Amino acid sequence: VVTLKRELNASDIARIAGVSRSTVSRVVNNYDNVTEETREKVLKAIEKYNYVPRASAQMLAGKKSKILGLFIVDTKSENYTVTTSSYFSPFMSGVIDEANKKGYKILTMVINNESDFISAKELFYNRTISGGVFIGCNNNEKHVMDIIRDEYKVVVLEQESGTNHFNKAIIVNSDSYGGAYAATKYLIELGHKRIAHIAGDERHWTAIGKLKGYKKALEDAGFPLDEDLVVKGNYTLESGLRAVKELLQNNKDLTAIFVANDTMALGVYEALEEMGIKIPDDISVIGFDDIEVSKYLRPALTTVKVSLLKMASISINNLIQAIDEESNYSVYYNIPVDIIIRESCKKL
Amino acid sequence: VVTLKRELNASDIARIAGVSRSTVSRVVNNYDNVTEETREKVLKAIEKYNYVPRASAQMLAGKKSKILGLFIVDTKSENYTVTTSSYFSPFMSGVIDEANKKGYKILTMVINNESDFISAKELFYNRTISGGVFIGCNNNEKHVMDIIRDEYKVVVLEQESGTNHFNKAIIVNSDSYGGAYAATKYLIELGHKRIAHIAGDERHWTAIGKLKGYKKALEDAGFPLDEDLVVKGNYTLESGLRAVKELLQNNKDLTAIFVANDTMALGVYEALEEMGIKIPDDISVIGFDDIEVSKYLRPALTTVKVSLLKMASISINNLIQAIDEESNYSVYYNIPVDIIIRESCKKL
DNA sequence: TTGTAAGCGTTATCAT
DNA sequence: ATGATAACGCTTACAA
Repeated sequence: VVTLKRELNASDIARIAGVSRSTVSRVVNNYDNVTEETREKVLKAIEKYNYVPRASAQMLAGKKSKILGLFIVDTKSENYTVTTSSYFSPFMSGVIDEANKKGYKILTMVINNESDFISAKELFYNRTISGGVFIGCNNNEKHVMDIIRDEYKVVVLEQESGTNHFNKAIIVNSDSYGGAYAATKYLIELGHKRIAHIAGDERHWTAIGKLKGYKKALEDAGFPLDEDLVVKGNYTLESGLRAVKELLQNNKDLTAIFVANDTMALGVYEALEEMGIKIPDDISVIGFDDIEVSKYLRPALTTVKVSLLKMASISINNLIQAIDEESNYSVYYNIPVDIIIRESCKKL
Repeated sequence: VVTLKRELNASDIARIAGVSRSTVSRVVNNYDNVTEETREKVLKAIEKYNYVPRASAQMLAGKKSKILGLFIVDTKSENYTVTTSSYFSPFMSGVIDEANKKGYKILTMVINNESDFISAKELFYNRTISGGVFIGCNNNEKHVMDIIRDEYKVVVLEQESGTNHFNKAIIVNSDSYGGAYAATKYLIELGHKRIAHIAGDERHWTAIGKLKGYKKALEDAGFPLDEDLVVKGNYTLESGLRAVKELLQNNKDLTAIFVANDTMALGVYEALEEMGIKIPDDISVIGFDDIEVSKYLRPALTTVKVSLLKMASISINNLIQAIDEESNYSVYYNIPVDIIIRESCKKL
C-alpha cells in the first residue's frame, strides 16, 4: 500500500501538461475554447495525479457553494430531535436525495435554541451554504426573517403566506386546514357527534390551520362548538398522553378524537390502553402526518398523510432554481393531503 | 424592513475601526496580543456591520473545514434510503447532535452506486470536509480504503478489524457476534430446539458475525447444525418475507427464528400473519437492532438493541480528535448490545 | 486557442 | 501591540 501525497495544485498540473494555469482551469470547468489535443493532455495529467481543485479556492474566486442547509428546528427537546420525531426523517431523506441528484450537498443542523439560530445564520453569512430550508419553526420566526431580509435564498415550511414578512421567500405548506376539515368530516360521516381535538402549539402555523379546519367541519355539520372538546398539546407523545386524560375527565361522552399529529396519537394509544379504553370500539382516533409507525400500530392508525417527500423535492428544486437564477421572487405552495383509512375509526 | 447589503470584508472593518486588517483577524480569532481597547473598537465595528469572515477565505489561508461528512451507503435501493431503513435515522441524529455540540457541521450523502462514491471522495479531496463517517458499506469497501490510504480522517462502522487495509482508520462496531450468541442462547433456554436464522448479506461484516454467533450458540448447546435452517436475506423487509416462506417450506418443525435485523423481522411478521401462523404461539421471533417500530408491533418484537446513539458519539469524538491532533493511529471499538425482551418469544 | 496577471478575503510571518 | 506583505489556489478579463 503506497501512500499518495496529494498536494498538487493547478500550477503543478499546468507544468506537467505543458500549459498554463488558466488552461487547466478551462479544462476543469469544461469550457469549449480548448483544443481537443490540449484538453487531452491536461485531462491525462489530472487523471494521473488525481487532481481535484480545492473548493475553497474556487469559491473565493467567485463560484457559488454547492452546499445547501437543512435546518430542523425543535425548541421543545434539547437533543436527538430527528429520532424523537420520525416526522422529520422522511423529509430529510427526500431533501438529501433531491439535492444530490442535482449536484448539491446537504448540511444538516438541528436548532434547539437561540444560539443554534446564530450558528445557522453564520452558515449563510460566511457563504458556506448558498441557501437553506427551514422546517419545524414557529410562524414568522424572527431569525428566519432576518436571513430572508438579508436576501439569502431560503425556503420555509409551514408558514403563513401573504404577510409581507416573507415576501422574498419560498413557502411550502401542506394543506393543514383541508386535511383537518376532511378528517373531522370523516368522523362526522361515521356518525360521531362528540368529537374532540387535541391541537398543536398555536405558534405553529399547521396547528392553527388544523384547528380552523376542525371547527369549520363542525360548523358546517351544524354542531355547536364546545371549547371543552379542544385541548392543546405540543406535538410530542407525552403531550398527547396528557391531553387525552384531561379530555376524558371533562367529557365522559366523547366518541372520537382528531389528533393534530401522529406522534401525539401514540400518546393517546398509550393512555387509552392504560385506562382500558378500546380503540376504536370505545373511542375512534384519527391522526395527522402518517409517520412510519402508524401502519404498524394495532389497531392501525387512520390518519391524514402529508407528502413529505413531495414537499422535499419541491423545496429543493425551487431553492436551486432561485440560486441559479439569482432571483428572489416569492413562491407559495399548498400541498394536498390524503386521508389514509385504517382501523382506528368505527362507524357508530 | 430595510435591506442590508452585507458586502463588508475585513479591510472595511479595519478602516472603520481605524486599525489594520491583521488586527481585525486577531480579534476575530481571539488572539491575546491585542489591547482591550483595540479589541473593543474592532468588536464594535464587527457587531455594527454584522461582519462574518468568509469560510472559503479562511480555509484558503490555512484553516481546516469545520464540516464532517456522513456517508450512508446502501447499494440495494436507488432512493430514499434513510426512509427505507429506520436503522440509519437515530445514528444520523446522534452524529449531528454530537458534531454540533463540538462546533462541527454534518454534510450527509446517501451513496447508492459507484458514481456516488466518487462524489463522496471528492468532498475529501477538495477539502470541503475534514473527515467523514461511513455506515452501511460492505466489508473492506474499496473506495473507503482509497480514502484511508490517502490519509484522510475517516471512521468506518461495522468493519473487520485487524486486516491491515484499515490500519489508519477508526473502526466502530457493535457486538454482532455476542448479540447473536445471546439471542440464540435465549431461544435455547426458552426450550426451542429447531431454531432458524434469517441472515444478512455476507458482504456485510455484521451479517458474518451474527451467523457465527448463532452457530456457536447452537454448538455450545450440543445441537447439530442444520444448514436448511439458515437462509439469506439482505436486510430489507421484502427479503425477510421471502426468507421465512422458504424456511417454512423446508422445515415444518421449526419453532423459533433469529432474524438478523428488525427490518427483515417486519417482513417475517407480514408473511406469518398472511399464512395464519401466530407469533409467538406457533413460532417465536427475535430480531436485531431495536428500530423504532419494534416496540409498537403486536406482539411487540423481542430484539437485540444496538446503541446507535452511543456509536454515533464515539465515532464523532474520535474523528474530531484525530482531526485536531492531526494523528492517524487506528482505533477499534466493539460496542456491547442488549437483549430487549418483549412479547415475540414463547417458552416451550 | 492560449497565456498573463489581477483579484477573491483571509491568515501568518515578518518587521517595527 | 500593531502594521505591511506574502502566501493560499483558483477564475476570469484582457492580451496576444
